[in-house]
Amino acid sequence: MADPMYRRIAEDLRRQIESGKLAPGSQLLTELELRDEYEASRNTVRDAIKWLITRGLVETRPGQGTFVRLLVIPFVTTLTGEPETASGGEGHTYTQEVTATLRLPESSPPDVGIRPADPVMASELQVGEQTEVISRHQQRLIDGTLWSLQTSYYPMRFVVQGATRLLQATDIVEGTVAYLRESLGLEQAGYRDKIIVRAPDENETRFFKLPDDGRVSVIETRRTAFDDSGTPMRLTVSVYPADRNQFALNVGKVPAEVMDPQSADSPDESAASDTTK
Amino acid sequence: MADPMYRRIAEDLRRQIESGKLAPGSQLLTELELRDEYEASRNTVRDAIKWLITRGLVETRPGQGTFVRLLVIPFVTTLTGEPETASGGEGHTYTQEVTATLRLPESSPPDVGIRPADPVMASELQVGEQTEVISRHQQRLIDGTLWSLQTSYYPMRFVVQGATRLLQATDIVEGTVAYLRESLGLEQAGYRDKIIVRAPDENETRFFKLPDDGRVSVIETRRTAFDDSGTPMRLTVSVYPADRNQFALNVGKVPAEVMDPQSADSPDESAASDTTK
DNA sequence: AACGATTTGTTCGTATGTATC
DNA sequence: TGATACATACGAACAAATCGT
Repeated sequence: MADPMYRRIAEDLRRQIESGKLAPGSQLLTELELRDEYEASRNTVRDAIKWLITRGLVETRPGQGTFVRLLVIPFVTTLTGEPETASGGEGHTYTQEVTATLRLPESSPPDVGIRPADPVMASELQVGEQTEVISRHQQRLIDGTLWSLQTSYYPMRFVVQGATRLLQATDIVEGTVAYLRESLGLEQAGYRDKIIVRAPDENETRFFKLPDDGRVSVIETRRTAFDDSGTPMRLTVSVYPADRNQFALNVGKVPAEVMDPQSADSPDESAASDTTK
Repeated sequence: MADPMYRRIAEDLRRQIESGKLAPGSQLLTELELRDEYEASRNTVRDAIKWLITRGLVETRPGQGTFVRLLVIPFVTTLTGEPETASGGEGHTYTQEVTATLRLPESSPPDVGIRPADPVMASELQVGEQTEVISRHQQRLIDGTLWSLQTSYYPMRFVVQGATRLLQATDIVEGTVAYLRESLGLEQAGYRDKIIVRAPDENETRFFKLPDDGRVSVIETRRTAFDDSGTPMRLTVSVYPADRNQFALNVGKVPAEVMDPQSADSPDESAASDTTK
């Protein structure tokens, strides 16, 4: 009896949801009905619902009601190329991976521009802060919903050296890695990724249609690509909503992944967390 | 005047925090004082504070007050070994990496047991569900605070074949990768990592002392290691609180990382999110 | 197109509980 | 122990969104 009332109501509803008694997509009783059901005040019921919202179990729609959230099938992005393959070649893996999972990918036309380097860009590309760099921005959708935002930055010197298509707002179908090799003889020798989980900013919240309470975080990957001399030649910053994306990477000799539509997501309650057994 | 009052109060406080007018660690006015300050009710002020809490900007301490949160220096885990090195050898990289960044690492003694395989374990280790597997669980601390929980699972056949130390609750100092090579002649040829961001469960919330509102998510990595024949030999599930961990990976030929104590964390507001320029 | 019914969202006031110093 | 500060809970009123008539 230690737990506060709103908590007990929330736990009770959570049990009903996780047991399947309340199916995904189904509507909960209204706040007034729950008030009678639990003999609490409407505000207390609302506190319980807020608790469920923060945990991603339900969502409210003004004027309609409260609903059990549908679960989404996460999309997996593989961060490494084929292990035994020569380095590089991660250009057009996106559509490959997506179509392989029978889903419909789209990319917006690139949004190209020149902008001064912020601290992250300057540090990764090893240029001075405020130095102008080329930026190429794209949005990626799967099955019609927004999946990621991606911006690549290149040093300005590439354009001077002849890679003029970097500044054109058209897709470089063969991939910029191949384009830079053909146009400048620049070989991508490897890359370093940094993976960061953080709260979405306002743009991202709007763009991905995330709940505006900052509950869903985004995953930001920063890929710095290097040429053979170890000079950074590209920085690609990608932002993925954490509720519909997963990542994978292969190191060394790894067998092909077996397709199983499981081990996917939330009702996990397993694995490494058995601290208090 | 479109925004609700609690929102306007929250935004105002957010501005003060982000501009540095309210320094990290400093105390906000009390709810009663803020009520007078903004000429709202205490409940409305509390709604504003809740909004700031879910965004990780402030924290409340019962009996004390509301405080601007301190930012923590994230710890970076590199998921790949040295690129040009032969595969394998990721055994004791943990202490290496931590000490390299001048921080104090600790590992709890392993918590060893036998347990039936859950769906994830069964799928990754390619054993039947409910089959018994060996589990070795460890906690990792840095500078005295909890950084990660880790559990490795091995098929039972390894013990029968002679790797009996897997079942002893003592540290295998040379690393289990080396131990399995020495005792069974088993060579780890590669591994596959899956990276998932999800809400913490109750154990994890307690253990990492996370705010109990599920705002901070955890990063779960599942590493499946394979021998030369492509047979899975180990599954390691690690759970990291997302607010103090980052990940990195190197592919191909990559220069040594330059040490710069920047480009770290939250007040980012940069990069790929320029959707609405 | 307008209206009313329903449902969630916001705001207020108030009282009492619990944690900290 | 008392004072202070946040936490929980109740009741009430009106606003805003949605849907069917």
